Amino acid sequence: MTTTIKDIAKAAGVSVTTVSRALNGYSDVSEKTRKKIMTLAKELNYSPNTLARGLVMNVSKTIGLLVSGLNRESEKDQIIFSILSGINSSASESDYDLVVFNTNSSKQREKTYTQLCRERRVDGVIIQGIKTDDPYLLEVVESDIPCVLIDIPVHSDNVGYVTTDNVAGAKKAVEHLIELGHRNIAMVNGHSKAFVSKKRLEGYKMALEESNIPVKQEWIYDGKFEEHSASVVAKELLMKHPEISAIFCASDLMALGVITTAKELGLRVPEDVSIVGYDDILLASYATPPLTTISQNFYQLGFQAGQLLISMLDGKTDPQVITLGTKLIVRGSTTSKSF
Amino acid sequence: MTTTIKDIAKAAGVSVTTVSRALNGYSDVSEKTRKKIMTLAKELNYSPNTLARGLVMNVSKTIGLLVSGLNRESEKDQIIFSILSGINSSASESDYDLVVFNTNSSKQREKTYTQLCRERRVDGVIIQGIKTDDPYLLEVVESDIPCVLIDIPVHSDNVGYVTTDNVAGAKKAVEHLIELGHRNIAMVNGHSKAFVSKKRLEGYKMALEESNIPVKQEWIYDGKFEEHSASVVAKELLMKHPEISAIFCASDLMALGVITTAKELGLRVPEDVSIVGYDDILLASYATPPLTTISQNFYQLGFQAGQLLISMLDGKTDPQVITLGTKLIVRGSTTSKSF
DNA sequence: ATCTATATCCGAAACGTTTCGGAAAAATAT
DNA sequence: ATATTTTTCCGAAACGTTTCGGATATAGAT
Repeated sequence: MTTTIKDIAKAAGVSVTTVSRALNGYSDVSEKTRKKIMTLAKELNYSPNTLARGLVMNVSKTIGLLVSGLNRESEKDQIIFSILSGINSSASESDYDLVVFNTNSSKQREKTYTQLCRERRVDGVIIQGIKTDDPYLLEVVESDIPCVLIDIPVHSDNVGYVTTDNVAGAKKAVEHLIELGHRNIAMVNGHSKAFVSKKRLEGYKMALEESNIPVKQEWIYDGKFEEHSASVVAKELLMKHPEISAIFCASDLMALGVITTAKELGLRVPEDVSIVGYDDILLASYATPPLTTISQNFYQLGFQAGQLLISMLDGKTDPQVITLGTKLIVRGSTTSKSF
Repeated sequence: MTTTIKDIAKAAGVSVTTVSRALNGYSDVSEKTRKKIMTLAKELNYSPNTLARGLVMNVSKTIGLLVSGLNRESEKDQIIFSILSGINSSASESDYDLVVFNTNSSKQREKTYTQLCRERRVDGVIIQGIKTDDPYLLEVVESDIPCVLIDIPVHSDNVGYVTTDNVAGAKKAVEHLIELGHRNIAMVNGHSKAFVSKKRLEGYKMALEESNIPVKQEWIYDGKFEEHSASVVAKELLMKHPEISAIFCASDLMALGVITTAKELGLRVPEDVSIVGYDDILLASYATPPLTTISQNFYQLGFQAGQLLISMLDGKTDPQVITLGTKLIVRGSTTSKSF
C-alpha cells in the first residue's frame, strides 16, 4: 500500500490540511507538529502523488518533447542525442521531468501534437526535427501551450526558438573554399522544407556574390540530409560538371556520402575536389580524409532550449529567440585549388 | 479554456457518466447519444485529462526511464541513444509514453529511484547503466514497481532483465585471437561493479583455459570503460609486458584508447599488437585501423526491454530474462601473430 | 478581568475522471 | 392489460492533493 497524506494525518492526529501545509513549508504550522509530520512521512515512506497535485494545481512539472528522429535511422549522427542531453541537463537543474512523445509512429498520427500535450498536461513543450510544413506544427504553435522550437523560426506570444546562425555558418564554409582558390563551388543542400537549408543556401549564395562569383542554379542539389541521397546526387553533379572543384554540403552525413561518390569516380579528396560539411558530428574527425566542417554545439542548443522554456514557464522571461554561433573546423577534406 | 467531460455533458444534455461511458466505448449508451457526444467532443476540441484519469484508475500509461549517461560524456558511443530508440519504438507500438528521470544530477540524489517512480505514478520502469552496487537499485528492485533491467541480472516476482550473452561474446573475441596464433593475450576490462565486465572476464578466461593457455592476473586491467583510462592502463600494460601480442578490450571506446597508446609507443596495429573491442559502436568501422569487435544490437536490447515491460504490465507475461546474441566482426585491428 | 492580536489548526470544496448500484424508459412477453 | 426483460441513463462516491475561509487556542495588553 502506498501511503497518502491522509495516513499521515491520521497517524499524527491532525487534519490533512495541516499535513499538506507542513510538507510544503507553510508558516502556519508549529515547529513541533511539523517535526512530527516530517518524521512520520519518512517512516511511512510517503511520496506525494504528482497526478493529484497536478490535477488541482494545474501544473505538472513536466515538459514535453516532440522530437522526430529518435529512431534507428539517425543513429549515425549523434545530433539528437546531444540535443536531448542538453535538454535533460537544463531540466534536471530545475524540477522538471521530461516526457517524450513519439511523432514517428503511425499510431500517433491520429492525435495532434496539441492533443498529446494537453492530455499529459505538460507545462510546455520543446519541438525539434519537424518539417516546417507539418500540419500539426501550426496548431500547437497557435495553441496556448508554451513552446520552444529548435531550428524553426516562429516567434509569438508564447513560443520562442533557438537556432544557430546558419547564414553566417554557411558563408564561412564557402569563404574558406574561396580563399583556397576555388571558384567552381557546388552545393548539396538538405530539403526545401527545412529552415536551416534555406539559410545555408542563403549563406552559400552570399559568399559567392561577395566574391563576384555567379551562382549557378544547376550546381545546387538537394540530398535530403541523407548519406545515400547525397551520394546519388553527387554522382550526377560531378559527372555532369567536371569543372567543379569544391562542394559545400549542408550536413556532415551528406558530405560523407559525397566523399564516397567522389572516390568511386576516381577523384581524390581533397586534391581533385574539396569538400566541406556542416555540423561537425563525431564521425567527421574520423572520416578519411577528416572532414572540414562547420561546427555547431548541439548540446548547447538543447540546453538553451530547456533554459528558455523553463524561464518562460517560471514567468521570468518572455519568449525569445536565441541564436548560437558556429565555428569553422579545418581538417583534411579541403585544400587549395590545383591549377 | 480547456473543455472537460462536464462541458460535453452539459452541451449534450446528459450526465457526465454517460459521456465518460460513451467516450470509452461502453455498450450501455445508445448509438444516437454516442454520436452526439462524439461530435460534440470533436467540436469542443476535447482531450481527456490523463492526470485525472490516472488518479482514479491508478495507472498512468507511462513507463519511467532510469538511464545514467544521458549526458555530454557519452556522446561518443551512441549506445544509450540506440537503446532509447529501441525503447521508444516499443513504447510507441502500445499507448505508453516515456518519462525520463535523470540520475546524474546531484539534485536528484535526495530522492531515491523508487520515490521518483512513485511520485510520477509510472506503471513500470526500465533501468540502464546503473552500477550493481548502487544503493537505490536494490530499493527499487525490491519495491512492487514492475522493472526491466538492462544488463543487470536481477530476476524476481516483478523484475526481469534483458542482456546479451557476454560470456560467449568475449569468448568468441579471444578465440578469434587464439586462432590467429596469439597466446599472450591481455585484457582491458571495464570496472568490477559492472555485470558485463564480470561476464566478459569469464569468457576471456574460459577461452584461454580451453586452449590451455594460463591466465595471468597481471595482464588484466580495468579501464573504467573510458577511452582515456584505457589509454593509461594500456601504456603500463604494454611497457611492462612487451611479450603481449594481443589485447581484448571490454568496449570499443577503450579499444580506441588502447590503439592510441600503442601508436604512441611506436607499435603498429595490428602487425605488432592485435586489438579487439566490444560493442561495435559506429566509430569502430571508421577508426584506423577499423576495429575488430563483438557486435551487439543495442536498439534490439532497448526494444526487447520495452516489449518485456509492456507485456508484464498488460499481464501477458511474467518477468523473464531475455538474452540476445552477439556477432564477431572482423576488421583491420587484428591479424595473425608474426613470428 | 476583558479585549485584541497572533499562532495553529481544520472543514469542505475543488480539480477531472471512472465506476458501482440502481432508476427510468423502452421493448418484449404473457 | 400487466409482467418481465432489456436498453439506456444517472447520482454519488472515490482517487490524493491544495487552498480558502474561518475556528480555536494561546499570548500579550489594558
